Amino acid sequence: MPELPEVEVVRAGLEPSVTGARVLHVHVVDERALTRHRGPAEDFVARLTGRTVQAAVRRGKFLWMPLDDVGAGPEALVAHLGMSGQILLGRDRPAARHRRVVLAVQPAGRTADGLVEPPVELEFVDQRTFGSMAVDATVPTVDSAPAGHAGAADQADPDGAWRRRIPTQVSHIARDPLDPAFDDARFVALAHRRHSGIKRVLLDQGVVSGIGNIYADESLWAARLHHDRPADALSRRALTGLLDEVRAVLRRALEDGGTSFDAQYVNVNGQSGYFSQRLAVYGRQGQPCPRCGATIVREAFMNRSSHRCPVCQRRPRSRLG
DNA sequence: ATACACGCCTGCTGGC
DNA sequence: TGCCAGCAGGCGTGTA
Repeated sequence: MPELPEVEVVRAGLEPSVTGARVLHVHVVDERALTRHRGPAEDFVARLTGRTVQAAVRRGKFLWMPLDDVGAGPEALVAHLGMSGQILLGRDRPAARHRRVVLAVQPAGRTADGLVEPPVELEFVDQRTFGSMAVDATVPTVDSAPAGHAGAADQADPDGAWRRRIPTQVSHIARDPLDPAFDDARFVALAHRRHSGIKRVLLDQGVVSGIGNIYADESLWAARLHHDRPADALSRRALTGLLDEVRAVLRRALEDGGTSFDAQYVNVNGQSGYFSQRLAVYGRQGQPCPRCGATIVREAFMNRSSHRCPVCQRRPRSRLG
């Protein structure tokens, strides 16, 4: 479930079950799911088993769970869903077809009767294995702000030691546009340094994170910008206006539980979101633009595709190579 | 520094 | 019916 809204749905679903939970057992079904982990599968299992998860944090499309410090330095369990990853929670559920890693965790909470909750299985499922997990060291954030979105912990535990630390392999990822510490001026400055199409800039996770092909196309349509408009020629006002549209699109998608075209993109309970019904251009080639009625087109772009309204989003005069 | 191609995988769809 | 090309929501690396 790739883009920000879908990853946030997963993060929010994990939060209640994993916060304070202890990892009882780790089973690596397919080692290809550990390509982000620096070390063999046994090392991953050894580092994770017995640890306590402190929170579920997200920046852009990266998800991580800070672990209690057992003396080897602060670490976190990092997960990236890639193109087809899912994280499912459950008890005694039949094994999913493409399960790659399974964690048995002991939740910290009690049932309504005050009883200890039974262990929960956390399954990392990934058809195409572009996603992966890792146990990674964390480092302080460069701007000293909280590293990412942590849900209820943002209020409940704002000063936790884990709060301002980020996994090493996520440290090059820019903040996402829904992050209170996102720096609009920095975004404008970086965009003005790029003589490339604005869509490339939106997709560059080092400039702004969380946006993938769907939400890039939707945001550009909302802002009436063609994807090849050179970023360095866009006014500051156009760029901040685009950021506003990006935020609006991401927030609406979050309200709808994310975008699902099929069973690949689901929350921790295996359920789909509904934002696909509200898409204006993505996947709607041949259908009318919701704003002007012109026919939506699909074009090749960066080994994938772009969708746009040919009237609302006119091609710039000089195309970029 | 930036821009681009490519590899990493599985599964589905559409055309022949 | 079978086969094959093309396509799918992402990231990291290597090369110019």
